[in-house]
Amino acid sequence: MKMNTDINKLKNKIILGDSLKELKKIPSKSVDLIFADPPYFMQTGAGILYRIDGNKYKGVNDEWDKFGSYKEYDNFTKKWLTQCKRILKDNGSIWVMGTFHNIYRLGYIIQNLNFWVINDITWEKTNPTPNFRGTKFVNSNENLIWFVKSKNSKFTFNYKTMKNLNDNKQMRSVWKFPICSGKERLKDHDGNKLHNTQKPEKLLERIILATTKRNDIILDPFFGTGTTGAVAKKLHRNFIGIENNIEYVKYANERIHNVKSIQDDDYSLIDHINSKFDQKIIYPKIINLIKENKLKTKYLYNSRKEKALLNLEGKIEINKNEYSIHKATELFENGRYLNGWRYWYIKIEDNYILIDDIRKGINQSEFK
Amino acid sequence: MKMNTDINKLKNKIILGDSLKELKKIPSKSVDLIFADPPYFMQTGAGILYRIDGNKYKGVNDEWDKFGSYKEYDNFTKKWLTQCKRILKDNGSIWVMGTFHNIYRLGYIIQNLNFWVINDITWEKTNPTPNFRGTKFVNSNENLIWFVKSKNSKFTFNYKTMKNLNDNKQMRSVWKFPICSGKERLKDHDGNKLHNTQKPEKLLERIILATTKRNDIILDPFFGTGTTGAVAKKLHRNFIGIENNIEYVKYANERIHNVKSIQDDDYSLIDHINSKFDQKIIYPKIINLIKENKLKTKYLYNSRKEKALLNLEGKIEINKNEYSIHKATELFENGRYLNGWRYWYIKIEDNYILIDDIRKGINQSEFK
DNA sequence: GGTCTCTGTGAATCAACTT
DNA sequence: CAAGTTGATTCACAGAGAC
Repeated sequence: MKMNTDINKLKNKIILGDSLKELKKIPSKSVDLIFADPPYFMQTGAGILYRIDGNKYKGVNDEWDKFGSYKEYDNFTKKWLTQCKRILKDNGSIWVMGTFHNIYRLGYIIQNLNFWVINDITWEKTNPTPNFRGTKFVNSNENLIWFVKSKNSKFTFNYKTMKNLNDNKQMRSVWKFPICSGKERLKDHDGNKLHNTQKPEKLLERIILATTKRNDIILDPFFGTGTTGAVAKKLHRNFIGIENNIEYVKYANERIHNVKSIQDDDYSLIDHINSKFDQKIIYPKIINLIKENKLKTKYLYNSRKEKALLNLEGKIEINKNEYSIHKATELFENGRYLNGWRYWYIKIEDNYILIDDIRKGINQSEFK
Repeated sequence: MKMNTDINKLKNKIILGDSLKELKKIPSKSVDLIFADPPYFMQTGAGILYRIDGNKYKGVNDEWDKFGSYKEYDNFTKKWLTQCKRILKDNGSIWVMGTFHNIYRLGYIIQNLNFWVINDITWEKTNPTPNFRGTKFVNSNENLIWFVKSKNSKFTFNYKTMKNLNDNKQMRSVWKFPICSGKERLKDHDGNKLHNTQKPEKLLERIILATTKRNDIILDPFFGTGTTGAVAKKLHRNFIGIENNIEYVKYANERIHNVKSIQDDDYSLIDHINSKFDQKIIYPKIINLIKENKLKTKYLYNSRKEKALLNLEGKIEINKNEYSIHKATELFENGRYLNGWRYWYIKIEDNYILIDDIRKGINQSEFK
């Protein structure tokens, strides 16, 4: 088996072939994100693995045991996840998705392979298929697992981007939106749906925006009709897809070809917000205002109007020692560590103004 | 070890002792439902997590949640689940719950023990603990698995009860409601929370209403402060609890002692609705009386004489949204779901008449 | 008594960098 | 590598207290 030594040659290509076989050819520590929507195990009684869309998955035909073909599915899962661990960069992330049929197999094996789980996400479908016979609760969710290579991984999480996309509140682990339908849903030449389980682009958008940076490489070993590739291109990321079904590959290539990457302006609004206002810039700015004698004070005050000497390095001086504005709270509050931004005030003409408010004012007036 | 041969002697008692040891004493095929909220094996870091105001966050750091390894946790899980399989009646149901820390272990083992999964449920918390440091998505869900002894089990599912509780639409697999807090949350003598992970009664209510019949026996091997017992008593079911912590047992006994079972009238409305009479017939009849101008009102009133607009579909309109008479009580009673029939009044010439009484009148005069 | 403000808190695998 | 330093970070409720 020939190893591709240059990951760049695979960028933005769909590899036609068996997932496991092709994974083995990809260089180690070469991709930033892996998204995997693997075939799931349907107990057909015949011991055959099926994709969730009912197509046969070829390449596994082994023993049976007391666990039935769960064991077969587990072995398959271990193999491709082991390859993924090799291929992923040390600080990269992996996402897998599934339903109760397979998600426990996935999660169990992920944990046994010493991956480190960051979040479990519930995708709540707004328009699930009803339960026609009224025998159980409507299956209205699918589950995702976001995990990394080790506990010490420094993975990407675009916290502010997510917060911004959620009405300026922290994004949560339950995501609610519709299944893929309408124009987004690919049709074959007869007008029938091309793929039974095409994922909504919105799902991939959120995953990619949350856990990758611009120009990152995203691998999808079960590429299907190429939702991952389409969204990656749209958001200025690179993709690598592996797919065994030649018809899917054909449609996926055409689909991705037609995708337009978003404009830089739009892009900055959803993505760059993380780095736009670097708080570290703000504090020296306050100090400069003091230096330039625009804020006529040398002291910070707490709510009891106790004062502390502020030096031109932005430090609080107490008994000839320097402290950060945060650390200094410990000395004024009997060892209680508080956020200095919300503790200290500056006195301006008999008015006491929280330095956090000043910071925000600067942020608005001078950095936009 | 002595086996209790008569399950009736255990009914509505809390057994003080080790879960696994006590499970072994319970007769085979003797209970209708098992609800298990086992330790989650959280593996929190050694550090202290501070809130932004400098206070420490007090999470779960209990001895009962500590295990040496996944292997140890898995062995523990296999043992108690194996006992549960023996104890459960052939057509009984089991519910377990957890988070990503343990739910994959549970699901994997459940499937390996040849249980049959019916649904995976996501409990979406409306008010989860935020992520204090902005490091990942807010963990706002817990996961439940509902499963039975075999594929051929004829388990109880009160389909219409569930539908009725969900505005006459099929109940789905994502359940949204708050964590346990306020008066419901048990406090110790110092006013601190008694148990770090007390579950909301609403959660148990839904499980018990969905998957048991009146007078069924419900076993909870990790009884804690007795939420399962309290709700069982309230809904005219029997419970058996096992709990190792003597303080929890003391509080749980007192708690359950104070629970009043709901009145038969209310009970019939939430539970027997499956068969007693079809609400669809009765309710339109009231609407017709309004349409025909025999009931001269467009409003329903609660006992505080707050009014709600009733439209001709029989729905209550609030801010352009439609609600069932039951669902609307949540908005008037701070999230408390009540039986709308016994909550809303119609005003007739300065007299307020409960709509349930009107319904019964119709029922007697026109439908008998 | 009603309304507003302030405070407390919940199953958490919760940082990054320098010395 | 361990210890110390700097600095970034929260939402929905309930309940108490103020006005």
